[in-house]
Amino acid sequence: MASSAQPPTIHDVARLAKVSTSTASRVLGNYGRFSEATRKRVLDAIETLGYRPNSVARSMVTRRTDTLGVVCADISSPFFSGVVRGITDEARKSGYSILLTNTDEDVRSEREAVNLLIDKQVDGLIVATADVGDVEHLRAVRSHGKHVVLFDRPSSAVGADAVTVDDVAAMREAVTYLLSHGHRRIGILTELRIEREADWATLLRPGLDRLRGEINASAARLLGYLRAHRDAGVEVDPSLVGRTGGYDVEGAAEATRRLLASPARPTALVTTDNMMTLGAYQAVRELDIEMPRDLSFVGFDNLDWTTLVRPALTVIEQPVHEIGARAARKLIDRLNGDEGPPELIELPTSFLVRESVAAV
Amino acid sequence: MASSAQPPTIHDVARLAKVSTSTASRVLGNYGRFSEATRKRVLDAIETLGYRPNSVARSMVTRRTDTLGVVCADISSPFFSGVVRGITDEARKSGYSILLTNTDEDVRSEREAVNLLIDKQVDGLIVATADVGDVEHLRAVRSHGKHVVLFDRPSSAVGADAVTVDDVAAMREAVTYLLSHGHRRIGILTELRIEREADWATLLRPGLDRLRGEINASAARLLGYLRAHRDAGVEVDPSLVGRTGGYDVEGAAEATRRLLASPARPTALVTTDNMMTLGAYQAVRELDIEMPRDLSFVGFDNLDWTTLVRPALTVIEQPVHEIGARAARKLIDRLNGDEGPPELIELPTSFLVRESVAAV
DNA sequence: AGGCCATGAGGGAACGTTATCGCAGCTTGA
DNA sequence: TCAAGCTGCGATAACGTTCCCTCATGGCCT
Repeated sequence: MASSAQPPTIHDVARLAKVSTSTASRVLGNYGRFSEATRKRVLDAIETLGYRPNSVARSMVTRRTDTLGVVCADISSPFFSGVVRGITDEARKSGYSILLTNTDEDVRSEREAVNLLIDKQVDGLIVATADVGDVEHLRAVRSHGKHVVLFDRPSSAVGADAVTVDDVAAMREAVTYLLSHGHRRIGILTELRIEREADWATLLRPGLDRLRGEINASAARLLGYLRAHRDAGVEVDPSLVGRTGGYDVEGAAEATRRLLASPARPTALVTTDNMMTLGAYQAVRELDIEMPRDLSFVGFDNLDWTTLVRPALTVIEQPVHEIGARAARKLIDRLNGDEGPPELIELPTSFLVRESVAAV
Repeated sequence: MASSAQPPTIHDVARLAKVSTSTASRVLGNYGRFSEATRKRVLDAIETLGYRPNSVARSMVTRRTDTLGVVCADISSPFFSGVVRGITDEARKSGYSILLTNTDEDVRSEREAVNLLIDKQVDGLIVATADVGDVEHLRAVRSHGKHVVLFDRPSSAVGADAVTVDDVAAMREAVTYLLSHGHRRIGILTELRIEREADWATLLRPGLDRLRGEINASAARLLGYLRAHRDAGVEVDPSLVGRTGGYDVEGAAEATRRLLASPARPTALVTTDNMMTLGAYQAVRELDIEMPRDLSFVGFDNLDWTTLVRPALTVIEQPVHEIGARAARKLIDRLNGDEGPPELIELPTSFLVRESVAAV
């Protein structure tokens, strides 16, 4: 085992086929001219040597690696793993591989990851940036001519394509649904990690409209929540906004407990992503609140357990796999010369009505 | 945007610093000799040019890519995404990146994936092989001196390290628990995709012992089930083995329905992985069977929803993240020259008793 | 004062490809 | 019969690194 013989190179092939490396390369790449006879000789040599071209060497000269860099927060989350699956499926169709990195929503890790991927000469980047307001590193990548596609968190500052769902509309629909069921105190669980967004009340100020692409997905979802209230003419009690420090389940559970312990506790709860959904639901479970009688619940992301619990959860579904597939597709199109201004691809969400919402 | 200027090379750095590329390379790599003055000049040049070494070119000469290839069935499954997270975490610590591929449990895809990764010159491979009996391609990789670490499905035929859990013991413990609660008709949900394993009764034959490393994880788990019965002197009714064609949730649900529709239906159900757990639980839910009164249930994998449903599910937990981390660690150790025969790392499982099992 | 050695730095080959260019030798047509 | 074109192939220069070797310089010891 572990025979130390180096694998055959194209020179070995050429020697065996009694041609020059140029000729061998030509039949391999199927370009230029060569006779049928030499083609066969080269192919035979390849066969008998078990020759496989060295992609690294090839990349040196072609200046492409046929590899896409993916930067996500945490591959073990159902959202990201679903998206990444979509990315790999689409990428593979076009002969691209995936180099994967996690950031845990940390901008510094993200910068490191991006640098690493660029150093490895990936042909393009697909990234869910940790902070749409801190994207200088992504702008830099773009300005060097590398293509970037964002997902989940579009940021117009990057000047890159992005694929997301219409977060505002999705959440607005859900909250409107809740409001139409008579709920007036609707709690929302959201992670506003970014300091400048923590003061979410200011989101209300600038028209509540037109600031897409400047805020993170969770802030956009909160915005949808606010707009639904505004549309219905219902005042929002700031204490109903359960803000968690970071993207973690325990934080969401904790915030939910606080929300539900308040004297004027909400009659309905809505969450802004899969972590929040899980944490919030856990907390509700612990408290032994009967759902939907004593509390209505709308989750974010159609996680597979949401149909398993009783009552089954009404949720906002994102087309997870498709988000990834479309992002990869767009990136590859760009690599193939697709020009034009950055495109914002907004995929539709589905509001799946199940059993966790009741009229108050 | 998209300035077409090529990024600076080490030659540019050398020119600006007024040294030779050799010298520039030396300070970059911090080897050989150079004066403090030139060190500073080179570093300054790097700084002002924003030079970043091209990993591809470096790989050409160093013959390493600092990249590990990962071959799994489906990154979107909670098991694999958890393992891959463990892999990336550990790999990153040592400066390795991850090239990710999915096989959907298809041996042909697996071969393609392995070839691709080898062509891309990954330093080593971490793979959950689709079929422990069809591993010629992995043997070949090993025999060319590339290191491979298997996970979830060890196969002694590969001659590679492997990290798994003790599937037999894990399942034996669970089933013994069920038996001790008086259950005599315990259904098991398992995917025996591989034809030669479909005739599982033959697993009983060869001693029921000593064939670790020759069978897939699910077969090993079935084996644990059989051994527990043998230990307790309880005969196994072959009709209690719910075999699904492939690794899919719907197949598991279907098999569960069949099992539960039988006149002499099982009083307990045990599953062999997360897909089976989900599918089986779905079917049980649909049938509105009261758990654990009318049916006891032991799931495989501590999925986060298993504590959310009522009753909470008693499960066999695998240390998912650690499986990945240990696999990566072992591979990196090998790359660092760790010699010795292939090691089989068996991580402990935990049997988490919750509320889904009752005495009959 | 002369020889030696340590120090610092440059030259250049190599890694395995791709692809441009030029050049024989042959065919073709006027 | 000879120019022109075409066909098939080889030489060779990249691509951006690393690192081995060689060499000049200067200081120190005897």
